[in-house]
Amino acid sequence: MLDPKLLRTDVQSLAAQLARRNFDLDLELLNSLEEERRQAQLDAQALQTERNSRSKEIGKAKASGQDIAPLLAEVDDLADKHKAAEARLDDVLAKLNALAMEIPNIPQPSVPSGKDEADNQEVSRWGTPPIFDFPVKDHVDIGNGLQQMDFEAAARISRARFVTLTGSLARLQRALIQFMLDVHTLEHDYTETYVPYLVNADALRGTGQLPKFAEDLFAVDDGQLYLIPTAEVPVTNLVRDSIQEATSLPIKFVAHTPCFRSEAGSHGRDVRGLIRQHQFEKVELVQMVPASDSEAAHEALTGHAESILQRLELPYRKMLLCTGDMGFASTKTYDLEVWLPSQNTYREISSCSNFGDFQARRMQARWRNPDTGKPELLHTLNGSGLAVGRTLLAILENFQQADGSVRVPKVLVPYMGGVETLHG
RNA sequence: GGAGGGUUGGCAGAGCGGUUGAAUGCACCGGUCUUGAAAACCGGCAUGGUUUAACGACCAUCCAGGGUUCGAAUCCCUGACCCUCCGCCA
Repeated sequence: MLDPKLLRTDVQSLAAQLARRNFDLDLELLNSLEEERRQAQLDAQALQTERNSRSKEIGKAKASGQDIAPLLAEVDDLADKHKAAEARLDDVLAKLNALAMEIPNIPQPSVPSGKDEADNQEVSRWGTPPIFDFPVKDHVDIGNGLQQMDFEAAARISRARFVTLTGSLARLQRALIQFMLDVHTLEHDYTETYVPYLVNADALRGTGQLPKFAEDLFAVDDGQLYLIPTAEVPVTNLVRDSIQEATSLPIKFVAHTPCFRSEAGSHGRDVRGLIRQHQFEKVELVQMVPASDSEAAHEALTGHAESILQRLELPYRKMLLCTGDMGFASTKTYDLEVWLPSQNTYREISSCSNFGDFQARRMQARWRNPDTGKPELLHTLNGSGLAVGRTLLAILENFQQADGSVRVPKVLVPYMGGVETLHG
């Protein structure tokens, strides 16, 4: 959520910046609520002051043995008035808060204005899409050929948008997870974490999934808990309600978790294959840094994700998302898109975002600035490093061979017990 | 599932319903002393908000939400979380 001060003072420029991401800030509503809030707060405070001083007088009078009955008569209706004023204030604050929670983050100046993904800017490309001298199969056909990937079996066990992997494909997925965690912990200095896969609503509000995006989540236990849609939620919330020492920054966490998404609203999209599943594995990078470091950290974190693609020899391009395609809580997002031969195009495999202080404000995640001695909000960032299901898919398609077998990327061979090729 | 105990500032830990935003200790910051350090001594040290040009003034916060009261950290109710014992269990 945004700094409430912005909502009070600089609404015009705020509205202009939010208009860039096609968000229509209701200035009229905001201003009238704000005026109402100010008045209600002043009233409530004045009554509070009076009550406090009157009560103190009564206390003193009683202590010195005076008759307090007349004093009590004077304050007879004060409590009722105060309660009414408080109720009015609470009501306005609740409305303002509800409004504030639905306002997205402000895009950084370097983010291009745009409507949807068509307006995203390509920043760079790495690798060359492979050329095949045989008919290219998609990963579903390759998996079927290997007899190690079964969507029908998964649907019988669960429902559509689930998969089962067996044998060397299941192992390849595990190898990818190990490999990614090893690179990020050993070379990029992230701390490995293990976190809950079921989280409460506060945690989801902290990272911005709630209140706006409840329909994308799977709820459990009468809505008391939710399956995580990404490790971002539990990992970022590790610093909730805390004040970090400057010496412990930057905080860099990496976690492998399954992710669960209801995919409400994407019926009919990517129905075939691994691209869009209700359950998938992901290795997630999360950083918490001082405000002054977050832009550099964003570039570095994106580089860490890119490094995985490069080591796996997967061609990709790096996209700077336009204002219209960015997530709710983000100030700036790079998407990494991997080459998929079967679709003859690039598809998202990682999304790396800088959230500024937006999530930290909701979580009350702070650090103590030694220069001022005061707590300041952290900046939070995260990125997939990488989405494992989609990485598996990309390997199958980019490394497929004419006989239906699949070559294992060199860096993964040690993680596959020396196996260099997957056969049926 | 059953029975008990608990939740107070960065930490530990006091707190008869009335000037307690909260004793005390530790930690931390500044100073005195010292060649330097330690010790000792002195002082400072929560967060958020309203208002103000500023100094300041005021308000809120002792797990959360209700209630009683002129007045609640303190009394009552509900909930969350933590701990102990019993039962069950990977």
